[in-house]
Amino acid sequence: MDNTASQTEPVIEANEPNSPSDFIRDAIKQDLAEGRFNHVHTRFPPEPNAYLHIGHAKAVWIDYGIAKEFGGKFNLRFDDTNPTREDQEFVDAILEDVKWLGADWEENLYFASDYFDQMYEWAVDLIKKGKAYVCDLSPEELSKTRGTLTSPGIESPYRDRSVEENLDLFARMKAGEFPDGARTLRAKIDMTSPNIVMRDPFMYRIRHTDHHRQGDKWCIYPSYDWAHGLEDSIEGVTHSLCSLEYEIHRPLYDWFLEELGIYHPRQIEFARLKLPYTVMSKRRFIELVNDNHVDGYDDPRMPTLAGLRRRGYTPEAIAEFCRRIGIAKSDSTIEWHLLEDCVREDLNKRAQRVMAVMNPIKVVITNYPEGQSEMVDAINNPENADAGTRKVPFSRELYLEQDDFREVPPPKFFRLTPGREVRLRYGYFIKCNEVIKDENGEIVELHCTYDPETRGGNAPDGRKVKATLHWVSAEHALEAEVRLYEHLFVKEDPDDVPEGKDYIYNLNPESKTITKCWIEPSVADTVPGDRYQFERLGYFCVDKSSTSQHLIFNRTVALRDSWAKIEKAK
RNA sequence: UGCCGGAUAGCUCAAUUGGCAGAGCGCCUGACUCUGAAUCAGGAGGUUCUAGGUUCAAGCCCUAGUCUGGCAGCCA
Repeated sequence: MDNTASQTEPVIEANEPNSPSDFIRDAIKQDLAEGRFNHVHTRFPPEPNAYLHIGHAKAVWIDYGIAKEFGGKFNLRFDDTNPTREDQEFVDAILEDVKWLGADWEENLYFASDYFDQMYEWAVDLIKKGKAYVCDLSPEELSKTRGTLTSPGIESPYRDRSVEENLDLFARMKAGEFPDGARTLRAKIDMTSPNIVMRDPFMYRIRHTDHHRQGDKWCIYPSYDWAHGLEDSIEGVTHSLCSLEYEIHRPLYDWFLEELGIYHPRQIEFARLKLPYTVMSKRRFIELVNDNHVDGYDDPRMPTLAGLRRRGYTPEAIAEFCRRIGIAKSDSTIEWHLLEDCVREDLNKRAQRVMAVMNPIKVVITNYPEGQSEMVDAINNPENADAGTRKVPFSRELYLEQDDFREVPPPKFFRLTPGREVRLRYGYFIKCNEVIKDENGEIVELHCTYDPETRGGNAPDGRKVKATLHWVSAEHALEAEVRLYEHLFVKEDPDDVPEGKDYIYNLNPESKTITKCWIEPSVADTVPGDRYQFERLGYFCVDKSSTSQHLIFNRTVALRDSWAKIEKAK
C-alpha cells in the first residue's frame, strides 16, 4: 500500500536548534527518512462529552506542535460516535478551549459523524470478505463469552452466519428493525487472542438515539476501535498520536486498516499527564459540579482549561508547561510547582503591577499634613518599559501588610519594626516611632514619620534601607474581594482513602478562601480577565463575576517568597 | 498465573551505529536590586531497578527476576 499517495506536501524537517527531541519526533523523522510518509499530518480527536482539561492541553500541544514543527497539517476532529453522551454544548466549549490554547486548525475542522456513510460501506466490505458478522448475543452473554485476562474466550454461535444473512441482518440493524442491544456487528478475528481487544470486538451497536449532528438518520453507531482508524485514514492523517491506554488497541487499529486495504496512518502512544491533588476524569468532573463541590466546570480550582483560564493562567504558560514536561512512555506525575512556575514566568513579563494590601495594619504618618494627599509615580511593569507609569495617591493614613511589621523582629527580619526606617514603594522613607495598642494588647495602628526629602523613594543623602514595602492610601483605596485557592484535595492521590470512603472524602475543605483586600484606585475600571501582579503578593486575575461596584480577584499564584521559607525553616 | 508498556539526579526528561551519564525545574551559596520578586553567577546532587551474561567497552544487546502502569463497557 502506498502511504504517501494521498497528499504531496513538501517535506520539512524539524531541524531548528531548539526543537525538542523525543521518541515520537524521532519516529516521525525516521518515517520521513525511510519514505513511509512524505509529510506530517496530525489530529486532536476529542469526544464532545466533557470539558477539556490540562491533560488535553498536553495532547493538543503534541499534535499541533509536531504538525507545526514539521510544516505539516493539524486537524481538529470531534470523535462524536456515541450520541448518548455527547452534546453541542461540549463542541462549543472545546472549540473555545482549543482556540484559546492557540492551536490553529485553520479550515481543518471535522466530525467523525460526517463519515458514518463511508464507515457503513466499509463495514459491508468487511462482511463480504467474511471478516465481520452480526452477533445476537446480549451484552451479558457477550461479556461472559469474552473470557478473562488469563483464559481465552469462546466463539459466538452466530459467528459463522453466511455473508448473505449477515448483509441482510446488518441492513436491518441500520433500518431500525431491532431494539437497542439486540445485535451487534463484530469483527471476526480470534476469540483466543491473548489480547482481549482482538477477541471479535464489536464494530456497531444499536442505539435508537438522535445524534447531535445527524439527527435521527442513524440508529447504529460505530465503536471507537472500528471508527478511529477510519477517521484517521479518511483525513489522510500520518501520525495518530494518542495516550498509552490505546497501546493495546493498536493491533486492532492496524487490523481494520489492513483488512480494508485503505490508507494506513501510524498510531503512536504517549503517557498521559497526571497531576497530584486533583482528579482528571470526566465522570468526576461531573460529580464535583453536580454535587456542588465546586462552582462549575470553570471553577478556578478545577484542572479544566476553563478553570485554569478563570484562575488567570495564560495559554502561553500552558504551552510552556507542555514543552517542559516533554513526551515519554513512562507514567509520571508532574508537580503543580512546574505549572505555577510557568505562569509566574509568563505573567512576570506581562502583568501590570499594582499595590494591594490583604491583611491591613493602619499607619498614621504623624508629620504628614492632615487632609493632604498627593499623587506619586509608579512603574507599571519593570520588565517592560513600554508599559509606562501611573499615579498612585499617598496620604497621611495608610494601610500596610501586617506581615511587614514586627514589634519584636526575629533574626533576618528587615521590614518595619519600631525605630527602623524602611521605604514605601514609590513613596517615602518612613520610620516607626510608636505602636498603638488597644486594651487587649492588640496592635491597632502604628505611628510613623516620613522624610519629605525621600519623595519617590530615594534619599538625597544616599542612605539605604533594607526593605521596600507596598502600601495603599486608606482614604483612596478600593475594597475588593479576593479568592485564594489551594489544592482541591488534601491527598496527592485523591483515591488514597480509608475503607468504605471514596475520593470525595479527600476534598480539601480549605481549597477556597474568600477574603478582602484594599487596592489602589487605578484598577477601578478593570474588567474580567485582566491580570495583575499585586506587588510582593502574587498574580491575580479579575473574576468573570467582578463588577466595578464589587471587584473580585482570583489569585492565580503567589510570588516566590524566600522570607516565608526562612521563617518556615525555623 | 495472560498480553502490551515502563524503571536514568528530588521532579520531568536526554544520552548518534554500544564509546568519559547530561539538561531544565527544584535545592544551597554569592552578586545585583525601590518587589525578600525578577535577573545573573557558582555549587551540591547518580550503585542508570536487581542478579548474571556477551564485549576492549553496556544506560543501550542477551537471560532471569523485582517493582510499576494499562487492558476483561454494546465508553473513548
